[in-house]
Amino acid sequence: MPELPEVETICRSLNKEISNKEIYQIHEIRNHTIHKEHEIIFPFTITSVYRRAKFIIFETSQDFKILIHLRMTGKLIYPVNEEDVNRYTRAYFKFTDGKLMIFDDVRCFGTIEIIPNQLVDKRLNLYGIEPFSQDFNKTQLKKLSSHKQLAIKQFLLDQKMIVGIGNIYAQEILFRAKISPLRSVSKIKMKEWVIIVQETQKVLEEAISKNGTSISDFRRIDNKTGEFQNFLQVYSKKTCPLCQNELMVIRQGGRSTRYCEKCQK
DNA sequence: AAGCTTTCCTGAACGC
DNA sequence: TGCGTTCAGGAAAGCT
Repeated sequence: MPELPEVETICRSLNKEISNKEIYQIHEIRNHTIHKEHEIIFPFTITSVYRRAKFIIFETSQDFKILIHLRMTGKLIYPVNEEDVNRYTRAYFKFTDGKLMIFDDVRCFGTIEIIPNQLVDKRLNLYGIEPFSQDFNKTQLKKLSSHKQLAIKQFLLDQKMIVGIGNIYAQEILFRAKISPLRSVSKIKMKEWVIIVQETQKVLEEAISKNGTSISDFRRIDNKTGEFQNFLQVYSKKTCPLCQNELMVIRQGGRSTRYCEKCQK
């Protein structure tokens, strides 16, 4: 499931590969994949590719941007041939140089949004703090969480608060910070927020350097897996890497959480 | 209004 | 063996 490091990995590769390339066709294979809020005049050029929250954003030579969200099983693969179009391909992009990029998505949760430039900020303002921004600090986090009645794990997953963290990294961050996922977020101390900030940035940075985590579906644009799954400490593990105790498995907000009762307080 | 639950979807894994 | 059930989960909508 693509979270910040996986989306960042894709954006960096795509920015290198398709910046300044011209698209002459976008084809939607499955209805409801593309949400079009602006007309496109073909061809147009992709001027850059960047990330905000878990969105892959194509900046274009025209007055719109393309926002792609992979949700859980979405993939963008480039370059491919016509025969790579498969039963899970929901849309594809054709470049004037003959190259093809496919958007595959087994579970059909992913979306492609064509949004006029003037509405992009409004669309993205729904989302919270970027973990690598100045605003991601103990003071802001304390302020956002002080009157909230929910567990720290669920706070970390809330994209309106902090962006980019999903179920894998939320568990890894709390394990590294030695904080129980069940702790009420309003009771996290300043000292602990400092650790959460540090561990969040560290784990996301490490994961980006390993090209993301491929647990099941995530693939880089060349269809290769990332490597950070080899460095996970609690996600989908049975025992604690520190004390060898059996990890607890609980459900929070419909999501599974693993943690060590002994090491995380 | 905040914080729950449900919904979308389909393949894999599980249980009888 | 095979069929039915459960699970996985990001984010938005619906509900209390």
